[in-house]
Amino acid sequence: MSKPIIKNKTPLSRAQLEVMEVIWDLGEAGVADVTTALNKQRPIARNTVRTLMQRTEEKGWLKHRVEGRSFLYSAIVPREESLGHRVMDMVDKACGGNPEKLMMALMDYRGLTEDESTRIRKMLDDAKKK
Amino acid sequence: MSKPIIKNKTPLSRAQLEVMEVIWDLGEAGVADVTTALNKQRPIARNTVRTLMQRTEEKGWLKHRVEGRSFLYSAIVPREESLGHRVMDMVDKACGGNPEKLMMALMDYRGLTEDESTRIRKMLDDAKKK
DNA sequence: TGACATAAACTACAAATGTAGTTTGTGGTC
DNA sequence: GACCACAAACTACATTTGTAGTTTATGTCA
Repeated sequence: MSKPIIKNKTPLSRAQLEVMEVIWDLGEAGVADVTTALNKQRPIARNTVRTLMQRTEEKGWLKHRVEGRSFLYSAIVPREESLGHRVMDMVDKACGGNPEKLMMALMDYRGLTEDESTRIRKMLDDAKKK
Repeated sequence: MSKPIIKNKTPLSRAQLEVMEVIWDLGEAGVADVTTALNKQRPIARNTVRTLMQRTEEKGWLKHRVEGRSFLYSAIVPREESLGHRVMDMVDKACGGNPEKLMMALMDYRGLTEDESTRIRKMLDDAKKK
């Protein structure tokens, strides 16, 4: 338990979150890297990505340092924290505070393999034990 | 398993999703009902809600029927389906396809009570059994 | 029957978002 | 030294979103 409980960062738009996902994957990345990564999913111009990253930085989710003549961006907010908040939010808003409903949605819509199911059970056991 | 696999509905904005949550809670509701419900969370004008509901309907998430001189809105997309898609999406985009990470985020950030944990484990067991 | 209340319809508008072109600086290349 | 490529900076703009006022129609109550 006990999490870095907070952050009232302005929420990200969809495109901005896409950018964050790439940065979280790459660790530290320049505009070109992010553009390349995003282009594997959909066509998007370098300048567009530039703007997105700038705005995401203004919202306090990214920071950058200067490396030679380019910027290298990295995440300020860790992925786990963002994920944690979003999951909590879904439990609150869409599951009436009941986490079983979230699990149910996961099992129903995506399904779990034997392995995944086993590992999750183990996680629950371990947590309980402790 | 086997879900109504579908729907390429245009995605909802935050405010529009708020509206959907209320409708999902209430079942069928008029503008006034939704306004009242939303006002328990934040101040928002009736006309604003009206507009939101109209746009949400245009996107294909709501339908309405005329009852006397008012509209009664109801959801076209079931809550579970929307939830399912959103959960899958998070697993894909933010968890690299690994559902354990989602569970981990849930346990870490929100935490589970003994009971919740027990019930979830049971759900997993039952699913495996079948 | 006239004043009200109420609901939908129409209109408005600033801010945010998605998208990208143009300009400028600057370090290599011929 | 002229030119090119690339990165950042600046600018642009249509669309969507959040928010709500104004107008119109209509049932209701005194």
